[in-house]
Amino acid sequence: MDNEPAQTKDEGFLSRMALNDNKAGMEGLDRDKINNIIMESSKGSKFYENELKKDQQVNQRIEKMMLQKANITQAQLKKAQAQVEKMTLALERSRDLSRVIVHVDMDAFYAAVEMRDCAELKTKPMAVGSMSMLSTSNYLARKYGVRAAMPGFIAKKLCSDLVIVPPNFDKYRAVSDEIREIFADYDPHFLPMSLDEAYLDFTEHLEQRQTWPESLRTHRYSSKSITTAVEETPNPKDTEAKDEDLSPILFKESPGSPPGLDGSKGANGGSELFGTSVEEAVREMRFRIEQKTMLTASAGIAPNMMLAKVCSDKNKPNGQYRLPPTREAVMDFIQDLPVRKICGIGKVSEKMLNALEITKCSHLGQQMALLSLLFSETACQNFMEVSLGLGSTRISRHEERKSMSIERTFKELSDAEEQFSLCRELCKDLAEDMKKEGLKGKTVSLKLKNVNFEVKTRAQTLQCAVAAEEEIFAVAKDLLKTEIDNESPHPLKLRLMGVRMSAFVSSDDKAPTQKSILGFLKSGSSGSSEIKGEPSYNPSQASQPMACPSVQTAKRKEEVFLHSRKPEETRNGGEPQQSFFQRAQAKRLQLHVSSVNTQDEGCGAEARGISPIGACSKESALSSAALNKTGGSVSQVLENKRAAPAGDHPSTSGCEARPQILICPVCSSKVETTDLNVFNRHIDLCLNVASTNQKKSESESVYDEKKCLQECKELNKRKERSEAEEEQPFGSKESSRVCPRGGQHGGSIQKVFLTQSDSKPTTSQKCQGKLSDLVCPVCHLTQETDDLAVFNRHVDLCLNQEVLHELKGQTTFSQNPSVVKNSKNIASRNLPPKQAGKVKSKRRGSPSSLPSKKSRSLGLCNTIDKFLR
DNA sequence: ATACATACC
DNA sequence: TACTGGTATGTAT
Repeated sequence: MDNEPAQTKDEGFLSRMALNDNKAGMEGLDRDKINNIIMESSKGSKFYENELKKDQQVNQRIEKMMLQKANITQAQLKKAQAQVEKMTLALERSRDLSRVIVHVDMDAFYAAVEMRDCAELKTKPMAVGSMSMLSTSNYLARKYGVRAAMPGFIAKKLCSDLVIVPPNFDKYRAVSDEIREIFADYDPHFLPMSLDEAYLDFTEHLEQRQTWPESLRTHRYSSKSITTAVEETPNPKDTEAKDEDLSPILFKESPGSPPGLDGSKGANGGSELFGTSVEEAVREMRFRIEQKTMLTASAGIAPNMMLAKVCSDKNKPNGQYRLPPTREAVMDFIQDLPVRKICGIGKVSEKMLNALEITKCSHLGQQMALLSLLFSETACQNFMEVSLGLGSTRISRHEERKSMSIERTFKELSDAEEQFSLCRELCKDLAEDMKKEGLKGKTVSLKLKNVNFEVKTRAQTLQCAVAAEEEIFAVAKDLLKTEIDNESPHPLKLRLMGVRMSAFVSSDDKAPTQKSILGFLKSGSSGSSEIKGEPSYNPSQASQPMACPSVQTAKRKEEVFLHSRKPEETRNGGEPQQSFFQRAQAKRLQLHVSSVNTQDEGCGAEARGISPIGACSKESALSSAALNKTGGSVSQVLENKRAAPAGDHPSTSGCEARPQILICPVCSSKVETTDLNVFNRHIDLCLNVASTNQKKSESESVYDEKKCLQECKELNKRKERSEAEEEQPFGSKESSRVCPRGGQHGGSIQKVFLTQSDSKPTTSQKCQGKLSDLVCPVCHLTQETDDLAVFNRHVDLCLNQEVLHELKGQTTFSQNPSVVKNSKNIASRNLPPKQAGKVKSKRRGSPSSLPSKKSRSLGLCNTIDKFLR
């Protein structure tokens, strides 16, 4: 609301520590009093000291920036201004007001769920979390300044009556599934951002809706409607709550809210008719959410995601706001909007901008020339879009997760041995999670936070992707050891440790196996030649710069801009309007252009769900099943390694053209042979060496029990420069019998894919209920088992049936009809990678409709379809 | 490639 | 007593 620029250091620091009254439900509280309490509670703590330190760093950044600003000449500014104007024109021309984007957000989600399920809580200030940290508070608690991300013990000081309820993620997930089912009715491709939040593209729904009869727009009040629930509760206090409008269950209608909802209290068993307008459609969606879950949602309607997000906050709770799709309305809306309201501008960016006296979005537009001289290209691009009220007009899922991690906070831990065993624990849990998604990564990162809250990360990238506990631990342990050694003779005094895996081998790299399986079933021989001749494959793509993470992001920003002008000429770039940033970073822009080009091939149709249903993920499942039967990680490492270099399908996961070599999964060294028998003998040898070393080292040190693996890796480092060996193209017949002996050595290398043996739940809270709701990626039915072996058998069966069907000439994969009734499926199909990490069991086998933007995936789908014809 | 910082829920 | 955990991305080196 009130964003005074930081005048003194103290006030500046407040912006970091103090209450953030940006949130809904925080209006008109005694900010000073609250801030005093917060500061008093924090002062002197290690946390506070560290925050002070970080704040000073930010202040230095600002000082540096101000110095830069002082050195800017009028001439520079003028030139920049001209460029900005050009850029603005270009962006303006790209403005697309044709989409209807909706952002939905549940009101005080976790807290509301808990209140719904516990009458006692309905009248009390409460929060979900612990004494250490709160994740949400109800609106009653917000009156005291209690909010998300505030430690419980401070919240208690603000409000001694505060009831803190421990989180119940299973429950929230279940509710989330319910609301996602409703979302899917309005946009089957909706983008969930968290359990309680999603973006939807209503454009198509609204087109259809115009032709809908009233019957389709009529929705009944649920028998367990909110009013009923409140009235039925025996506790008389609940009636009070209702009267006071404070019941977070039945939020008072906000200004933007519909007529009707409120007036129909007594209409249990009745129904409500909704109109055909956007607002009516969104109102209807919120109505259905409320009837189904007894919880309320707020929504924002706007022509792009950035604006929709801001709009959903406008009439929170239990309200909605529509920003009309005209340039004028958008610019008006933006005018006085505090920059902090924009998603992506956090407290640091806000502070930096405030230092330049930029507090409102309109200031951004006015100061663009200055900003372009002080901030990075990416940041400027973003600022400029914000200042024009532009944002993404197409919602698309991020196709693949980029990292997976686990971290834990604990009381001071200084003993090295304990640190190592904790590290192993983390690696074990991470490996389990990786296994569930069939992931293998090349980069292992260790995160350490000491008792002074100082954070350190250390990373190492391996030659080939790993996934097993031992493999991860071998690296993490080393990283940890280095840090311990660096600190010695003092111990590391840790309060947090985390392990992260990244640089995953693309899931597409697993495709060749599946292809060859299908090919085998079809023709009785390798499918490689047919696949190689597949016309949809364009060999020139292989040499294009692939979408590195950074390039991909940059691409999104650039997309509107490039696309809107001359979509058919993106390759050429270099139009005058681009020159502004191009001059600054010509090289980077070129990357953008090619990446736009690459992406556009696969994106459009697929993102809207036109792609053949799940051919790609079916393949993943096939591969998993096959691996599950035939071998452990050895063969899977091989598959990945073999697949990547084949080059027939450029990998989007790596920018580098991967060499065609065979790499031993045990010692990670390159093996100079194309003969797989030779290669397998090498692996056997390595495994023997490994197990011998293991025995030896076990007596040497507790933490070196898997020293062998590490030794192998070090060996590999020395061998790194050994000559690369050309590999067979993927899909050659060997690939289906790669490493036939892998299984025999399962003792030293863990079976990678979905063994049930270690499915015991971990203590980590994110694992709650992780084994429920396994959904078969083939038939889409929820399997009522927690046993992954059982589940795997089911998937295998399904896959066999499916392949047989397809061979009979059914080119489209028809869903099992009974699937439709299974509510869990929609939700689980729609899980984005982020959520997938939280509901990991659901993601196994990557359900079919998860779109993959990659052109090569599409190519692959076509390939298989062709095959079967 | 690595380290660190920022941001979001 | 007590200030999270998971993921993505930007920036600097």
